[in-house]
Amino acid sequence: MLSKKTQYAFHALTYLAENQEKGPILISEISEERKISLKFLENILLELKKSGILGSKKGKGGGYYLIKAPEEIGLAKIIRLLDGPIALLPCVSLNYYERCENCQEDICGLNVVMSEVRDNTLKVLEHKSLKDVLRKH
Amino acid sequence: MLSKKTQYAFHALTYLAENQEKGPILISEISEERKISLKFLENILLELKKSGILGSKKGKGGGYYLIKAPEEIGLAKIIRLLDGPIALLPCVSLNYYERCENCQEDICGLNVVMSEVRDNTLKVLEHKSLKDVLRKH
DNA sequence: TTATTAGTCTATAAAAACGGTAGGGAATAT
DNA sequence: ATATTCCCTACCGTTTTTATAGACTAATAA
Repeated sequence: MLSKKTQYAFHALTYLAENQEKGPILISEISEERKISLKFLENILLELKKSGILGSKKGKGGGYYLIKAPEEIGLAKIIRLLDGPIALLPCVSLNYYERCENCQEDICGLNVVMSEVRDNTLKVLEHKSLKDVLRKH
Repeated sequence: MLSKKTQYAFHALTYLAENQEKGPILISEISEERKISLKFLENILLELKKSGILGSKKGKGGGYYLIKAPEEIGLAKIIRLLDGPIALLPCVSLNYYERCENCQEDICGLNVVMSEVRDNTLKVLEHKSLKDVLRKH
């Protein structure tokens, strides 16, 4: 399951996308609108900024804003950023690969199946963007 | 990612499947062969027994054994048993559904995408069995 | 019937992850 | 200068994960 952190990130990002025309948005506004603890949200937005998904502006009239268009922000990237690997096993992770102890990959059948699961998952997550996840009005 | 518990369960189950003809297998044998802490493995096997996947026999000549044929033991069931939900969000889980707080499902775009991810994952996990995961010799 | 073998059960505990909080610092607009 | 707003570091409490310990019960063989 996705952590609260990632779920909150999606909430915040969709809010920013839906209000892009308003310019920089206050953390506190997102916090209130989407019912997320202010200080926790601060950390999340900062993390998203550091990895180049968001921009920010300090002082009056400041806030956070999307740097790229919603359709250019892939869901897989956001999940990996906040939650780590998408794969179900370290030995089939594309971005966080680790060798399994006590298990030879060349004869391990789990490896094959879990690679297939990973591919099926990524087929969705890598081709869907923030735009696909906005509120339907 | 799958927990160690679930990973160990797969190790143990495949070992049992690969040595089915030997009759009941000792916990200690599985523990040694697959390098799993004995006492931890005990708990896992007991859990698998309680949910009807394994049988056991006490005393000399005892041990654990598969109750059903490997091809009848689905991977999704094992994962759900030890790890809980397969879905990425509670609100799209088939077996562990929970309503999302602060989020109306009918207008939530995440809901739609994550349902799709779930379906793609289950397409693999529900149609593959223990047999598909045995060591390739 | 007794010793041995093996699974069963309950409790405990260390370590890591999760979810959140506190409080000052730094930049910016006015 | 000062109010505003994000930036940064550290910390904290709870839950989950990953085990470990030890006593107990059941089956079997001799």
